[in-house]
Amino acid sequence: MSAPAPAFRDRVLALVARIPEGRVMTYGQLALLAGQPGAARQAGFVMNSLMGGGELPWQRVINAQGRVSTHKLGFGDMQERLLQAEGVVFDASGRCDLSRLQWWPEEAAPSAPEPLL
DNA sequence: GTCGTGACCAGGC
DNA sequence: AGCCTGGCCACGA
Repeated sequence: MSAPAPAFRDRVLALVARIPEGRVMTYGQLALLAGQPGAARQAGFVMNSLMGGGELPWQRVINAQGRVSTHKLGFGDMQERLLQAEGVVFDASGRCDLSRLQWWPEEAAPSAPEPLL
């Protein structure tokens, strides 16, 4: 394809759009699947650009600590509420069980022998 | 083209 | 348990 590879931003958004209800993904994970391991901050920067605007389930994106990183932005409470509405349970520390809720696309399953296409 | 910034991550105290 | 530091890479002006 002579067309340039999709921007990191679009790549992340595509992944977020595929997160099923009741599941979550971490920023580092999005960056990894987007082809830029270590670019977790950028994944967050991409979400910040959306600012909750659009049909994208940005609420399902949380940090590696299993906690929402939007508290200081002002709408973190809304994110937790939306996730709780999907069945996600947060403990007293505001953290959820990533080992159970973290979702991986089939083409990038952690157990898959092939890393990416 | 360069600089600064950020919804992070991991390690150490 | 919580708090601080350094490092990482892409996007906007």
